[in-house]
Amino acid sequence: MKIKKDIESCKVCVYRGLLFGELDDIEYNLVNTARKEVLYSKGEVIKTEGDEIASFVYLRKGLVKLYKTDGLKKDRILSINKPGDFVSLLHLFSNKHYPYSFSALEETLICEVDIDVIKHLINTNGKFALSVTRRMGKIADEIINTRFEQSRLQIKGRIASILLFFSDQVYHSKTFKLPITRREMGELIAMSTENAIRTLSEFNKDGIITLDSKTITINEYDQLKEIGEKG
Amino acid sequence: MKIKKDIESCKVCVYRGLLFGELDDIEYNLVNTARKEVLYSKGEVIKTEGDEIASFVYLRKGLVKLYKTDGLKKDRILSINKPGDFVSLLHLFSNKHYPYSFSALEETLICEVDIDVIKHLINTNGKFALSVTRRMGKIADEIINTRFEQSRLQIKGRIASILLFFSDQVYHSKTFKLPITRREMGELIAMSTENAIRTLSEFNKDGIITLDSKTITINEYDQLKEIGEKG
DNA sequence: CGCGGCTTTGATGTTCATCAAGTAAAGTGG
DNA sequence: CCACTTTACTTGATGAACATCAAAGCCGCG
Repeated sequence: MKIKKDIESCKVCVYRGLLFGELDDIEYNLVNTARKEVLYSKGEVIKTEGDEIASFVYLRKGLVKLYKTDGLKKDRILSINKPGDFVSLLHLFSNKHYPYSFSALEETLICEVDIDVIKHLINTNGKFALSVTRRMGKIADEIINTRFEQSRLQIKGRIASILLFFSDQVYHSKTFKLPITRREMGELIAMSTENAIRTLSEFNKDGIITLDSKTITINEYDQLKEIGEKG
Repeated sequence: MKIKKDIESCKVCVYRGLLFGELDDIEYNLVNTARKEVLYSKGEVIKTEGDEIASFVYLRKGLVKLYKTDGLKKDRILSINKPGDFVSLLHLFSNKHYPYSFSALEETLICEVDIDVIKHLINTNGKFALSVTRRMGKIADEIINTRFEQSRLQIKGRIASILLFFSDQVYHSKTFKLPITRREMGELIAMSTENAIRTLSEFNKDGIITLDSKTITINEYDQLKEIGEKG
């Protein structure tokens, strides 16, 4: 973990429009002075379940997993967040403590803004407040939908939808390096590691994907999509 | 469905503090004039998936189920809402159309407030805006947590946690009349009707509960609680 | 009073977890 | 840099959990 010094203004941030589009110059300044950028290397834990929620956390580069630890070694992954995702927004106003942990799957850069600044802006800028509620709804909708859909699918469908998630939404390529282990794959879909492996092998054998340890190539995109929707 | 005429002011509503605590008299008036109360009888569909979200819907009396229909006859229930729940709040600002249907499980009274009034209040009353974000976070947290917990449990644990939900959070009694069919029970926990029945029968045989068609009595509360947490 | 939906139980097969055992890869301390 | 240890990956075998199919009783309602 390393706090960056030479940070750029939110005004030139590519993700600015997602949430901060309604702020004027003075308000941008407020955010910028209350803001820090922090760099985490692969594997580092960013927040631990139970930590106080003191800031708005926002993912600039990299990839993080949100997870809960279940006593011993049985983690379960709630979701995977990519650049542009507002990691803590959904719980920022309702929870005093993080209901999950999150850690970096790759080298990850986050922005942190003090929670009081966000609350002040909601209190004083109605348009900003509205865009916060809009964004919260979208985040909730996405998590709930994903979980709901997964509960309907069998293992092949679940694995397929994860591969499509990485291909479509994270790497925008049919070939990518899987950023999670096979075990984490199981934790993400609530299935055993062994069966996650078996399913990947099967897709490989059937020619739907090509496996080279961590590198995955999707050969039959349409077929994988159908498995992810109906299987 | 029947629109009530003699409606009382939000100011004397028992649920007022949950969301509208920050409004002044003029603002209350605004809500009251934009508000209607609608009564639905058991079984009536209140909103259908795809309907426009034009109002803030809020449950005063009764019980509703939120569900998605899956082509033929395979519904899946997302959650069950009880008095005091803000049915549409989570999606009010982000979705133009309902991503699910909801219908009355008992005779149900809802309040509907035009969406533009709510947006106007968020825009002009910062404290109200903050309480909306707080409430949205709580709603999301509850849904996500419930789904996440359920995904970890086997059928016995899932059935147990539903029975505890009705006993603790809806009827506040160890004896209650189950408001859903066995089939809906299956739809709620993503299991087959037959296995939902079998599990209830098993609890009955073991003396944990007493079954009399729709009427359920919880005899061994602590044991059921343990099954709901660890099973 | 008969039809359709709800409920129930049993039998059968599928899907998946678990156990076991071994190989490969990656980190760790001397 | 190598021996050592741990973690990740893989495959097969077995059994548990659950879905599905089938058949029949029940109950409310037109």
